[in-house]
Amino acid sequence: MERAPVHGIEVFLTIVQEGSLRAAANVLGVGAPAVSLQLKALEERLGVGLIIRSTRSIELTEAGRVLFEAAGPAYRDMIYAVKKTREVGASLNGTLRLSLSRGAYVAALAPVLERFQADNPGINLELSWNEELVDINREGFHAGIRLGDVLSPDMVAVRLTGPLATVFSASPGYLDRAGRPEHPRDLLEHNCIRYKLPTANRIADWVFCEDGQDKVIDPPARLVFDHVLGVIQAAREGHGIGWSMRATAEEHLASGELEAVLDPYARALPPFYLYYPEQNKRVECLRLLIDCLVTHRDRQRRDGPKS
Amino acid sequence: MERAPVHGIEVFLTIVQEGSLRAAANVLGVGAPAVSLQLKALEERLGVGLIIRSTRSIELTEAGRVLFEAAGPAYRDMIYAVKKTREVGASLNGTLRLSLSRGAYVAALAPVLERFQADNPGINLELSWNEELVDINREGFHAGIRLGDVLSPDMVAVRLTGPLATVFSASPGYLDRAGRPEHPRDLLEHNCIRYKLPTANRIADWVFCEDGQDKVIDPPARLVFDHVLGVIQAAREGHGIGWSMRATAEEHLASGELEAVLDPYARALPPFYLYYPEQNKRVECLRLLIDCLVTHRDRQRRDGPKS
DNA sequence: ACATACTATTTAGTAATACTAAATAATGGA
DNA sequence: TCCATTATTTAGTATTACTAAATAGTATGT
Repeated sequence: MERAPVHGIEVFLTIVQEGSLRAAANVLGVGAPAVSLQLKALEERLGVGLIIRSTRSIELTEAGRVLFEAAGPAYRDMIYAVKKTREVGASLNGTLRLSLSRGAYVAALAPVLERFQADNPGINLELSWNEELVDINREGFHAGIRLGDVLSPDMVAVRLTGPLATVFSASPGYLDRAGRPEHPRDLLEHNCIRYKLPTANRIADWVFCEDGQDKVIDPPARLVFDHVLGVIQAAREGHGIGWSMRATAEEHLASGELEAVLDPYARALPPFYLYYPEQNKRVECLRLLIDCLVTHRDRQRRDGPKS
Repeated sequence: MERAPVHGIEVFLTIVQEGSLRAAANVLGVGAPAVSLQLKALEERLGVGLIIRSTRSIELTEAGRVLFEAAGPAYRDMIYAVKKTREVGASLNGTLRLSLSRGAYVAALAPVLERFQADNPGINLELSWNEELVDINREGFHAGIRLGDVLSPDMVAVRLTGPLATVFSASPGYLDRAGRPEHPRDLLEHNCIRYKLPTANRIADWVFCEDGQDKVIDPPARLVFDHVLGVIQAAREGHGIGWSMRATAEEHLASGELEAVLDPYARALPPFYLYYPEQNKRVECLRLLIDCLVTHRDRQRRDGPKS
């Protein structure tokens, strides 16, 4: 790298400001010879003398004056830039931008939101609620929350929940009409309301669990949504059987609008994870959020797992 | 010096501008690992990630964007400052400011002035014509020309002339009236026109030479000037005997207005020197002037010493 | 999907640089 | 003149920067 052009200018500026090499050495926290040698090296690199020094005083040469007047303000600007950059990482104040799906919000973030906001009055949360898997960095997000099966391997991932229970469900009216499936293969004879991944642009596999093995089934996609709430909605309206996270359907199961079927075969989905690029690991706001989420996750497990 | 805060920023900025570590390495003239390590070290120092890098592309984190936007312009300013500073030393154009006495001008500079100006059309000369010995650097001069006996030891000195012949002289009318001294001690009985050093604020010794020895004499200072031309003027007007450089009085000696006395005792003064602070030794304009002056000095000696 | 071609990183070793302590030199003031 | 202070030189040491070689990761084309 052959010595950056600006190398040593800090020493020069400090000498001028302090008025002597010794004072500059004290300010910089080094011995006097270090300053002397650095200054000499700088003059050597620039090919011109900068400071006329006697043991009792210093004076700038013409070149020294030019450098001091031009580089001084620029150097201060750089110091300021560095300071601001540090603050991005160190600040306990600021805005944390997250990208997360509705399900992720409900299952992972919502339970701790109130406490987090109360504990961290300086941190604003900016939540982008979308189902697509976005490039969180390019879009200006600090982190995202997604299901574990869609994570990039180059992201740091923090598990936020246990595995997520799922449910096959339909309205009682539909089931009365079309019959209640006893085994997943019966689904092939049913109206199945499928979910299409918005980004991958393909219909999500239906996976069930039998004898401890995951098995894929592909019932006819008579009705497809790219949003989970659409699936639930259609199921409630009696259009067929949907497969969703249990938490998402829970309220309708409780009210009797939906009825669960095939429960022994309902496979758990991988947990939600918060993920972020390695380079954001020192953003203090993010660390605080993660602490909060993980604390909640661990308390959940102790008090009794929900999902 | 514990690593200047701005250290490594050049590497960071280059990476961002070039779009990859490898390209930055090429630009900086180092291997790829060097860049990688420097970037990592910078992130470590700032306590925050700056660039998210995969093998095919890079992206800035929020902190990286802050740093790039704030430090980029400041860094360019510093580069510019360094460039301007270099030019002070390297430029063959510009203004050279000299402090010199009238005698120095006549004896040392004037003979080469025309040639120097012709050879160096880019260099402007700014001459401060004063008898006082000024602090050339504090006053913004690059160099000065003075007699050898008043030089500070911390300046680089370049001899420009041989020893300077002096002359005791008076008007023929005065000498007819007061008599022609045969030996310096006769001066004690004469009106002597003395010279007072403007800076030192003391009357200059009269020194003569006898048997190879310098001897000081202190005739009554009936009439004192702080400018050599005053001494000459008064001598021409018949007010007494003056002591001056022979070159300064030459034209009046030739015209018969002045008549030399005590020539065997007239001591030569030390030569004129150009002097400048060590730190200006690389100012290219000054080197050119010195070359020109020294060339002339040596040609003078070969062709026949004048003084 | 697989190989290919690039790019980044790690590691270990080496070259270069920065710094210190101690001695020396220089300077302004009592 | 000496004293107090400051700068510089020198020699040695510690730190840092860099490279080469090996490894790992990723987008592109086939």
